Amino acid sequence: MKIEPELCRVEDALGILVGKWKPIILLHLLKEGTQRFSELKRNVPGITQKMLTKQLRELEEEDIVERVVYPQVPPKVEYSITEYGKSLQPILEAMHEWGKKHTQHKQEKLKREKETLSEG
Amino acid sequence: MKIEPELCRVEDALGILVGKWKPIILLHLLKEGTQRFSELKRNVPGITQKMLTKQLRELEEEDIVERVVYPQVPPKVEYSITEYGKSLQPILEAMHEWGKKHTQHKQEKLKREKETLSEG
DNA sequence: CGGAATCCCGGCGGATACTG
DNA sequence: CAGTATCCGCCGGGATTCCG
Repeated sequence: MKIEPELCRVEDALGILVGKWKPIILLHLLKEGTQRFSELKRNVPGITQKMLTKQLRELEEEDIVERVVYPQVPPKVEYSITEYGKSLQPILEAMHEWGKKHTQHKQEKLKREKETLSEG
Repeated sequence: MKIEPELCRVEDALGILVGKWKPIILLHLLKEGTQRFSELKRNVPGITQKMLTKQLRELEEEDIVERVVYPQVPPKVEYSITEYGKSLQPILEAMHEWGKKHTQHKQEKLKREKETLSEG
């Protein structure tokens, strides 16, 4: 372990990803590139306008996403991942891979516990 | 981007790390190996007994840390990272590295904003 | 269309006191 | 020593309404 706990910057990265909808928003922007507000809303099932706005604003504040407003009626606003934001991709992929294994791990654990229960 | 947003497991990994004290606890256990409850409490400045217990219990539930109770008076309880838990280490290191860069990025941004302010 | 404003609730996390 | 138990404030996030 090379990380000195006193100099730990894990939280700084964690803070960027924390937020109920942030990972899925980032994934969509990474996969499909630039998207309009309404497109994102459609692609992220269950999210409200308020939360979509809020999460995007927080990501924008950290320079992870870029927001472009077209001054027209009706309004048009496009969001995209910045070059800087793309540096998060390896972390997202690593977490996704670990998450897949962990989901499997938990299922196997559950199965073992059920068997132990029926034995006892 | 290889992750299909619909099959995203990023949250599963994220959930393990989320918790005000979890990363720092994990870092200490990874760096110093097995530690007693009181040692951890000493090593994690500011944490209360309640929170240390809670965070450790949550990590234990996910098989990330192991808890060993020695039946004696006064009590002795040791915590350590499981082999399975060690698979989180690369992610922690990646987040730490990204976090360091991001801290720097934000400082430079702040500096630019200050300069722009004094110019205008 | 893309928000902002308001109201509301559950749960995280802090402080403190008690216990085997 | 290593925990529980209790009380409480704060804030993330949901539902709804209004606006340019």
